Amino acid sequence: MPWEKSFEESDVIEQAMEVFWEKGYAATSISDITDATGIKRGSLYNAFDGKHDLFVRALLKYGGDRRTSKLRMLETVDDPREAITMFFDSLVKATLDDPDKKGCLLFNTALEYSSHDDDVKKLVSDGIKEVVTFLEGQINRGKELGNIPDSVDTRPTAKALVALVVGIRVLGRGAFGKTALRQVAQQAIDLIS
Amino acid sequence: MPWEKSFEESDVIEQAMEVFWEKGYAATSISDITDATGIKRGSLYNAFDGKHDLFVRALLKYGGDRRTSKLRMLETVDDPREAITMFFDSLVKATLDDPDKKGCLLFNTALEYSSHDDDVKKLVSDGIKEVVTFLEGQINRGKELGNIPDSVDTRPTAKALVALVVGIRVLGRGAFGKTALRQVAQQAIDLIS
DNA sequence: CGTTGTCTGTACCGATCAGTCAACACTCGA
DNA sequence: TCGAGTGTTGACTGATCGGTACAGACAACG
Repeated sequence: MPWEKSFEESDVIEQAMEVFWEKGYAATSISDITDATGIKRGSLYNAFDGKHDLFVRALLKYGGDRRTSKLRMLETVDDPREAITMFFDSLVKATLDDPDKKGCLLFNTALEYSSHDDDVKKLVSDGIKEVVTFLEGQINRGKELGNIPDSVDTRPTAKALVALVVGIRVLGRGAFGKTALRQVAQQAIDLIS
Repeated sequence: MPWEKSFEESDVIEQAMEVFWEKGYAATSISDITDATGIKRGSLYNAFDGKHDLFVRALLKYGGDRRTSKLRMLETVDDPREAITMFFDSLVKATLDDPDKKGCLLFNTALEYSSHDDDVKKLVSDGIKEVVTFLEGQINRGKELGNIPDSVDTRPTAKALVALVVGIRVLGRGAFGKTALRQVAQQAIDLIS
């Protein structure tokens, strides 16, 4: 058996993800990634199919590590209204805590790139659907438990909440400060009150 | 006096704006612009300072032609609640009518580029503030006239509405269809009801 | 008609891009 | 010990990037 790789693919994907996240797909060069990872050009092309392949894998990793696991965790919260509140709180917190103001890789991609590539478009679309489904589930659960009023229309409300999520993530990159973001999050909670 | 320009600067800016709008700043090359306008490279650099200068001018033109004039028009509507409704309706309509799904240049820029350049950052920030101010004004006017309830908290609500605007524009690029966008717009109106 | 000053068109610049390739390093089974 | 097979490396490719230089086209003056 031959020589083994000197790096973990998932580590490289993680670091590549950070670069794509910060700079965007178009503005990220392979050299940026080799600089960030320390992996040489040839090794990178030996392990991956190229820039696009790396980006897709980064998106998948982002989805699994950051989004899906977070939503699964929140689904274990007893009070669904509290779960949604926690969701928005963590969103605002993540936005405020990031000194680079990178926003959310999913939405950054939705704007920069989704109109150009079908693979990526689908990943973005699925990621957003996942959030909508989570919110719909929580709203329905809340209505069953009686701490979200029946007057709340589940599907339109879930979609509006996602739109607010997008707004928070985009405006959090610079246009809105702490107070404004918290106000928006509060308005989101008001939508299910 | 010497030879005059064979093109209108504002025409070139308009066409360059379309290219930037569709492809994003980083992904747009000078060749893309010369192709789209028919202007040769040298003439373009003779008339403008370069790619960045062209982009800033395109952003300014977008702001003036599309945003500011629209908001001024809506401010002449008697019923401020109706003005906000029309604002969201036209937003959804513009999003649905665009076959290229370009979204909004302002928000596209907010995500792709605002973290890299201070001039552009300010333009984006000011553009968003303009919309917030418009919405605050209409909400206050509606409260005075009595067709928006006093229980609506002007500033947080205006900010949430802008967040929904962003959401509609971003999600309208692919993730959300006609029904979903209209539902989100309706939820926006519900926020001031 | 010639001078003057601006605009046009294109060749060209160095830098950088994504991606390739062949020489070399290394491990392991035979 | 050596060949097979994989990983690493850095030089290299052709294309394209943003931007420049300059020769020629043109119009308004004298």
